[in-house]
Amino acid sequence: MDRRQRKTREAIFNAFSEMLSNKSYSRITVQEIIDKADVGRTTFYSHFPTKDDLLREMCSELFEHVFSDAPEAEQTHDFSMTSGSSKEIVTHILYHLKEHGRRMSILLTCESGELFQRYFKQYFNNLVMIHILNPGKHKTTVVPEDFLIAHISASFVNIVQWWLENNMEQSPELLAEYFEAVTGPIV
Amino acid sequence: MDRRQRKTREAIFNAFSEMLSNKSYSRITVQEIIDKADVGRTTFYSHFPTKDDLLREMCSELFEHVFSDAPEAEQTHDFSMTSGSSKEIVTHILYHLKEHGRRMSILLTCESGELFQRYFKQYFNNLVMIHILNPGKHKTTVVPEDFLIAHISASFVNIVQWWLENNMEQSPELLAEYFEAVTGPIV
DNA sequence: TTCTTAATCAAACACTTTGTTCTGTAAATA
DNA sequence: TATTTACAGAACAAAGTGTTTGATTAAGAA
Repeated sequence: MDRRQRKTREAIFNAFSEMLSNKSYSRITVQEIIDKADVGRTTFYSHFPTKDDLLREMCSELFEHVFSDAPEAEQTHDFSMTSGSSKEIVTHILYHLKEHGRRMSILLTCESGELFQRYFKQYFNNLVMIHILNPGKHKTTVVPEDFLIAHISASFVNIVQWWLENNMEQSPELLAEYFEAVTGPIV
Repeated sequence: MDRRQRKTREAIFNAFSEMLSNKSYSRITVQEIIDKADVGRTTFYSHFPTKDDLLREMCSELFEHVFSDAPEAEQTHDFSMTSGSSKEIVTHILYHLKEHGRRMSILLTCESGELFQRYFKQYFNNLVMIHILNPGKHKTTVVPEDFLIAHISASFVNIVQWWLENNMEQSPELLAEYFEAVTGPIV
């Protein structure tokens, strides 16, 4: 990728995420973004066809960092999941979230963050299926499995939102305990 | 309220909610709304200063119907909440939701429905505090109470969304059981 | 270094959307 | 009936969108 492209891309990302903390997504105009990022109008549209694409790509890039080196099931010693190891994974992700705290915070709490939340749940769904839910274990449960997955993902997004609203005062370990406290009895 | 006002208001509500099933909120223009509702431009703006106000007022009106005659704590015989009575309340609300299914479905699943979801949780938070959470009972729990309330509300919204995505095939009673299954062990 | 490619910029463009303001008309209520 | 009050229609400025043009300028390869 061309150095100029990277530079432009980053400038737009920075300008955009900064603006999201002050203004709602829908009220931010392309004009304002290119003014703050100091790039030409043509340049912006050559990078991102629409404003939605800009948000989408910014989310993707962020998630790749957050979920990238989450411990894989193959790498753990025991194949049968214990609550301890799924807690580890949650803690791990929460640490990554804290690293990218500012931008995450902006995206998760900003008005019109529903697109972001959708992507977030989507990414987390895989982890829930692989790591947290023990496949085959819950066949006999009263609730359908797809509902259970959706419930746990939504609970995770919710806990992160609550965390961000409290300025991330609690430690990732404590958060993971909260998460286990409300989802543990189910899985 | 003037008969003409009511008529105009309803016409706009109907046009708007119909359009939300086809188009995303952000892409719907005032021009399209007034064309479909067949009202003048001036009229629209005299009713709703912005498009956001339109959505907000439509939500409020809907919620008042859904949450209106939910059984009050004062009307129940026992003041100490049992899981049975909270289940009753949930079932009751779900029945109301099913009545208004079409419009609820549109609002909860449409893109840019985050405002709606926020209002929904807001309304439900009160019920959680009064009916579902037994005040004083959870002081010793490991999780903070405000987190618990947020978690339960989010779980309820989530269950309703899942329900709508499945075309409301399940009965309200079964849904209430699911809800109890995932939140019951906590409260 | 030099050459070639590709990204950027500035300006202007047609177009859509927004929200306001005007005046005349029709319907509600007292 | 008389008097409010809501509505319609049209025109309006202001702002935003997405595209086109041609000229610069920087990057990467020879």
